[in-house]
Amino acid sequence: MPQPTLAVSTVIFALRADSSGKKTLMLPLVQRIREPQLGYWALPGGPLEGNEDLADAAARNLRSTTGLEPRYLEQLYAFGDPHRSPDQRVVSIVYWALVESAEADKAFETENVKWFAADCLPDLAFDHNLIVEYALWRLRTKLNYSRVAHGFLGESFTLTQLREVYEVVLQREIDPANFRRSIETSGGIVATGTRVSGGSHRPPQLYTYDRSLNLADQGPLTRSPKPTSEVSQS
Amino acid sequence: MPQPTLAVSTVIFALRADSSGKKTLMLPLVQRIREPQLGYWALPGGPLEGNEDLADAAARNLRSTTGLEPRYLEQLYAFGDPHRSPDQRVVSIVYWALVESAEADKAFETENVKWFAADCLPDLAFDHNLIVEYALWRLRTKLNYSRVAHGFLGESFTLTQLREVYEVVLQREIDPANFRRSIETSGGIVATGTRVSGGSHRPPQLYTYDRSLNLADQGPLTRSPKPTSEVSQS
DNA sequence: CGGGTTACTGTCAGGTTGACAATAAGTAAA
DNA sequence: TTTACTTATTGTCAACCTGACAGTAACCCG
Repeated sequence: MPQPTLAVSTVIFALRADSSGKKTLMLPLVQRIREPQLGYWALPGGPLEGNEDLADAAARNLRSTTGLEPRYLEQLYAFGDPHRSPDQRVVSIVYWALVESAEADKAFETENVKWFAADCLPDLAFDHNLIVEYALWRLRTKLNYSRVAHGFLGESFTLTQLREVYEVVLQREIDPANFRRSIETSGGIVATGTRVSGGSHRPPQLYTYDRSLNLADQGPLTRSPKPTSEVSQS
Repeated sequence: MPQPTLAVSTVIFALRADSSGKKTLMLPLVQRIREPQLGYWALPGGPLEGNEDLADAAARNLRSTTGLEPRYLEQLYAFGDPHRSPDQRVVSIVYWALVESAEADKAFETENVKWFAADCLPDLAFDHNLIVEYALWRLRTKLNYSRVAHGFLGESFTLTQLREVYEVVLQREIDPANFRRSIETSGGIVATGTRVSGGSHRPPQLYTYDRSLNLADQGPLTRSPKPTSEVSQS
């Protein structure tokens, strides 16, 4: 019995405007150009290269499919059901990533790479529907006890922008007053002092993350962020 | 560049009496009998066999090292740092398991398999100290929002026994009255109606788990338990 | 039948959360 | 210049949750 093939795939989330212009949680998929499952949409992924760390492999194929840098990257799960791929035994180590909304609009979109609304996917290749479902669950769960939401935003942001992330991802409205209070008391956020002018209303304050804290609590696996971006890894 | 080797290892937790007779969180380790890292203690593990699921591989080497059935089994993490094993690239998919305390005392202990107190380990092979540290963190975290504690217990148990699990794992005392209240309100536990007599004091009630609920919330990955035991898997 | 020990119930203060009212600070229109 | 409108931000209040701890119940043993 040969060793199973090892692959690394990534569920990449971003908030983008969908066809109707509404901000939506979306993810890029690639169309398979060979058997098995030719023609089906699938998560971007590929084999582990050379001497590369698992998280680096995930970041690499994130960059190559979207042209973007991940602002957050975390291992999701290793999928190894013997029958998940028809011919060959494949074990996939899957990561999930968040990319900045503002950047995400600049992402590639080609014949074979398209963005889909996360809660409205077609039938995907292999067990990829299950994988996305799990990634979605993890994202939504983690939003409530960590600071991952910032993975969707740039360096500085207003509390309304931050709240919008929560509202779009969790698909429910959140009271602005209570949201402000809970974010302020849970800490990790710092007012910059500058305000955004231009809107025809009271100008909001800009906030930044407290960089001394990590983006999300991953227990003892947490390392200091990589120089290129705020990527947490194994 | 060859494909990395794929291995499955398991962190196995049980509550057992340590040398001084106190109930302690312990785990079995195996001594390496070949290079690399000959002589070092390591997590039980091995290659993926045949057409076996990842969780089955974990359960299998749990049985073969301890002779026990896991009452809880969950994937922990895939460790793939290129330099975690000196000569060869090895990616380890690590599971963590809980075995029943009463049973755990019957577990094998041989020249090459010994139980160690979880918070007092020697220098282990490879990155296994880090792995155990992470598993410990996960166990302690999960105790607070799920029902994993039952993985240490048999079919029925008293609230004092359940509380003892929390106290030993979290290493702090818990108020019996408040513990009872929080367990009762969070649900998932059912009084059997029978009581334990024999102690020279008021006899406590026996409780069972509500089998209609799953042992721990693993999101959309949760499947119905396997016939052999209450094992949750991918 | 009274003392000791554990099981179990009750109470209370402090903190947290959701609903929502009230005020502040801008732009744009009158 | 003033008023209307819109969003930002602060304040209040009741319901709920939690930890600390007092009090009662039920058994064994002498």
